[in-house]
Amino acid sequence: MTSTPRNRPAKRATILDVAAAAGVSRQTVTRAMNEMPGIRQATRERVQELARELGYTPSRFAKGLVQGAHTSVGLAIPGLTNPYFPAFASSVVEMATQRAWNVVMDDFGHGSGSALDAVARLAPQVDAVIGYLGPDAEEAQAMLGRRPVVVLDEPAGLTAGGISFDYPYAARLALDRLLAVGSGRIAYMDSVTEEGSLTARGAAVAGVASDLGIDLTVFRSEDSAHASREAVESLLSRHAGLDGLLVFNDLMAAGALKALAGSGRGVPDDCAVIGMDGIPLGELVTPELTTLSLNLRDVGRTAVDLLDGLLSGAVVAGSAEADLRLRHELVIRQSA
Amino acid sequence: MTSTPRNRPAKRATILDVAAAAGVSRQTVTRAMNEMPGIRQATRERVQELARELGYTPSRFAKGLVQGAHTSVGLAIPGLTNPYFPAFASSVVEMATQRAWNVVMDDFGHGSGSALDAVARLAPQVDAVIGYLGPDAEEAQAMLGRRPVVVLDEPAGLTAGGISFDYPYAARLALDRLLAVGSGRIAYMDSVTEEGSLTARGAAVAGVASDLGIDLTVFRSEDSAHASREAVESLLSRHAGLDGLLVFNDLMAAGALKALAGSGRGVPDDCAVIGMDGIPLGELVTPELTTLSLNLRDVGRTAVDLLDGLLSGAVVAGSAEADLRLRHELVIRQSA
DNA sequence: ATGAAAGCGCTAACAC
DNA sequence: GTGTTAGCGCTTTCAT
Repeated sequence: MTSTPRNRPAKRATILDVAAAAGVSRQTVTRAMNEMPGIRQATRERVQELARELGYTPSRFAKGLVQGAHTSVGLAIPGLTNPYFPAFASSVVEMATQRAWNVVMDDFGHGSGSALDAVARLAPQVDAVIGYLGPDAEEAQAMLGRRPVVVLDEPAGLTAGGISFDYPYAARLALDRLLAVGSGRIAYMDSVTEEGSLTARGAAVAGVASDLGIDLTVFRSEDSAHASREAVESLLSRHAGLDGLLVFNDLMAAGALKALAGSGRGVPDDCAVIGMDGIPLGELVTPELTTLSLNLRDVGRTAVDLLDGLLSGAVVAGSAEADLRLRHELVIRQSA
Repeated sequence: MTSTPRNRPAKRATILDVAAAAGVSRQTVTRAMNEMPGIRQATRERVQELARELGYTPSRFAKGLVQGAHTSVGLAIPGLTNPYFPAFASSVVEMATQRAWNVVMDDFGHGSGSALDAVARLAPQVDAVIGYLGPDAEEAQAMLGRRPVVVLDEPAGLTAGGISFDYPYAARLALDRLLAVGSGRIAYMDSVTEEGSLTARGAAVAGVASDLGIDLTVFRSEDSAHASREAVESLLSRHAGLDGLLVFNDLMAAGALKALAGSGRGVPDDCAVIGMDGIPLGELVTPELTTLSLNLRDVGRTAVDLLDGLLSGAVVAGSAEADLRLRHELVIRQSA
């Protein structure tokens, strides 16, 4: 067995190995690898060739240590299952890429626990975190110390920055629409929370409904199309006269559409339906979903811009400028 | 202005700053920060408190340099827009998290160029890459040197590992089904490629159709529901008698469903439709989509397991064990 | 065009 | 229980 000495390198080759092999100093290797001036073309090529043969890859740690490295941001989201989150993630990745940041993703949707676990995993790897952290946001900020956390769907509070949504405004838009298309017996389906209380969206909808003199039926479902479908089926058996439905998000609204169709009700004629989020899925279901739409690219851009400001010092953590609020837009399609 | 001296720290605090502030050695700081033994509780707390005040965060580079660091894998995917990719990404992230790996995501869907650009951005940051790299796979491997690349939907070739799909098998399943439900005039909608040739899926479908004596109509569309819808509308005007349609993926199939409904055709009665991928979207559209389904959690797990083997040396790069092939399963719902 | 020295911030190993 | 000494692998001076 006299084959190549290092088919499966036990230890990674270092710059010194390459330097030794080439019979030059390590600086020369650096110059060759990084396309720096002050080196003869022939030397450069010889070194590069040797580096390839040895399977040499500069250590990102050593490099980062000495150079101060590119910023890397952690993205913490509660699962990629609801299309909303990938859409958001996509825009964050896009914006981050433009700045030559890299994004480390952690999805705490599956068994992997809470938002806090995700942040704990991310903490040693990143310079900042953007995420849907819910009530864990402040503890996440504590975990990151001075490194900024930008929370979504939550006011900044003790975190460096926050982007929240104007739910009362959105609720008003939706409820007005439902009224306008003639709905009289309106229900709102909220997502379940750990504490059993209403979500921020739910609270806003309930508040506006009361202002409008609407006798709102509120019920809950897990955040999935399947669960939502069952919840609506069950609701329908109790409230047969339901003729207007506002739903926590579009994915759940899609499930609701299924339930309504299954019960023989026409949408929007027998019951109007409005979702929330504005994800592309809404255009693929039948009937197409009227929804409170968020421009997810804007949300992603806003988050990254805010983080950029925080990182550069242009925006002060916890200041009013760091606590943004975005609005939904009512996109009218077929379901209401 | 005699406020706190370091509201916006110009330079990050280092371990030495904390040590100096606490009047201890840096080793003691290390012990305090990392919950190591051999330190008095009081000292530990005092140091931690000081660290927090100074906003000290251990440099991940220095730490990585000295400790050999956790592996981090790059995930390169062509956009998060098609729900297929987030579903895949989600399972990769989940599996990676179980191994305490972290995943750096790069989405080259938007303006950010080709798969190769993504790999170039990832290269200095990661120990390996998993991705839908298409024809760029081998060049990506060259870019990474000895670090393994696992390509998806592509045989391994010159990359360390590959996971491909048995399209002839899948095509057979679908075409048999279409024949079984009585389709006689069958079309296949492929995705467009840069070279204008058929995709691997398209080639397999065409091959099997020819074996089966089917006179297959092949047409193309961009990979989006919208484009697909238009492509089908246009096809319908040319081939009014179409009664069976197999589609490149589920997202495009959803668009096809819209076109069919818009033309007044019933699915599956007037025209049966079969998609490919098995994403959850298929259950949300009307009628629910019959599809060639891939268990995406399996695909993700397989990719991560393979990478694990490659990284540990248990699997040899380029060997037969590193070139896996998975099969689709026909999930019969309503559309065919 | 190339090399030598210094040091980035941290932890492992061994003192004391 | 705490401090000291060595590096980890690289790039930045500053020589030569």
